Amino acid sequence: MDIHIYDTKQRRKRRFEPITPDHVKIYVCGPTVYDRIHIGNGLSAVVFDVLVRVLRSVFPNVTYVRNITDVDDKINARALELGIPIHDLTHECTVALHEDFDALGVLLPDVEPRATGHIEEITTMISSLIQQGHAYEAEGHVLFHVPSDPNYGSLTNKSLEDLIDGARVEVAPYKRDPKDFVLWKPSSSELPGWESPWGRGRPGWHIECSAMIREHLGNEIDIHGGGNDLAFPHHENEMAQSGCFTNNPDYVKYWIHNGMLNLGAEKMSKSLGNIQTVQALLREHSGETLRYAILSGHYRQSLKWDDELIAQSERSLTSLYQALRNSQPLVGDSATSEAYAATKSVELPEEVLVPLCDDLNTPRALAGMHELASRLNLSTDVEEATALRDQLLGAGWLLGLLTRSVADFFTQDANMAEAEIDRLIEQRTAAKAAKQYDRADQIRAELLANGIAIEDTTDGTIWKVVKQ
RNA sequence: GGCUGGGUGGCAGAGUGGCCAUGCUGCAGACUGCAACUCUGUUUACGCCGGUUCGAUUCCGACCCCAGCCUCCA
Repeated sequence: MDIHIYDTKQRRKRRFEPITPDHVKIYVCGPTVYDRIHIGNGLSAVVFDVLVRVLRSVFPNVTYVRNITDVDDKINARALELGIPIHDLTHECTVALHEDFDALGVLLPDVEPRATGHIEEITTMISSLIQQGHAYEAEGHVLFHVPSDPNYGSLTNKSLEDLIDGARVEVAPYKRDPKDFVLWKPSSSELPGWESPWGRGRPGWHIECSAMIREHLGNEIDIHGGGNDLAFPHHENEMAQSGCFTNNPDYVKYWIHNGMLNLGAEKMSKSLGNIQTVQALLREHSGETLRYAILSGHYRQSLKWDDELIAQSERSLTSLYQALRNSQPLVGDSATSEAYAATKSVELPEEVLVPLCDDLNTPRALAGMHELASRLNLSTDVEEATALRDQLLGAGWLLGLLTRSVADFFTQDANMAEAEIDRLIEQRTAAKAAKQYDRADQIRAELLANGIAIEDTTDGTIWKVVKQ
């Protein structure tokens, strides 16, 4: 199966051919840990999680590295504000990050490197860039000299003239060129710092990724991902550093950027303050519903995030589970998509895999899942229904959905004890048999008042929890 | 101003030179004691103006709007 992905640098969809077919290498920029992540951060994690799942289903060996930025001036400021040690803050936020990602069904990467664990690699690269004439020391800082890189701007299609000098960049007096950016900066004694040839200091933002990519994946990688707000300046600068270091500006074969999540017409961002944390959303909705909502739009498009989207996603997801549930009398209890992954009982369904391989078209993939669900609902043949059920679970595995058992999905968190529910259902069944419909309806209403909805099937009456 | 990406039916959101996206919602029908679930059907959809074409939502050109990046940001 060919995979095509949109490459930011070449601004076109390209067929994905790994540098070495037996080992795909992908690096994604994770968040800076100084607060709870918001759902926009979650979107990025989910998107690349699906990409990695798809890659793994096509290629035998994929190494996925997703970093954590744990040295940053915003972290320092936040720790000061809270009056706690910097390390405590980054540690707490990292634990919280893992909780939130896990709730969204995001699998752990193979390696999750931290900036603070790679200071030596960082200083090594900086020294080399100085030696090669791409960087210089000035007043305790080390700066990358942008005009020294003939390829600068080629990722985001900017000419040096376009970057209006001094317009919005900090013009420090020690900069040779206003576009020059920091590789290393001095730390006062109360700030985190490491000894270096240029004195005690800390790395600039961009160099950590260059160093961690090299350390964990080597000088060349297949895919580098992140939010499209990172394309400039972060990835452009990183490309300048790594490209100049190895003298290979194409050290990343494919650049992939996800679109932003919008609240109303505006991007959700910490600086605008219009954020919804994953933690807060999880109080009202399942992580799986949030994940469905994220996947309901194409990853490169901006996604309008609102209550209606979540509500629609919840209903759509329920209809998929409903198909599994409806098939149970015929094919037995359904496993979860994770159980499918363990057995791989059937081939992954084309109506889902094909759109995913076409630049991660998750809306079409979801349409494919609904198509399978619809056919499953119509099927009366055990063999066919079993295959459809397994295909649906396989699709769920690819998208990170259908992770709960049918029983968990429909009957968890009931307000009534199951024995009590069963007792009432028995009474209703008896009432129905005696044609005492007023009594039957009365019992049904009583259950519904407690958030329990009833469905009569040819195999008897079943129930599910509904939101009240 | 420069560089990206958009404007699709009640809502969300794919996609294509002529044929059903899909989901949710509404309406009608089947099933049901009635419901629920499921199934079936269903509402002049493609920003505006030109052009190419037998035919354009899809290609080309102009225009109008929207968002993102150019400063930290997924």
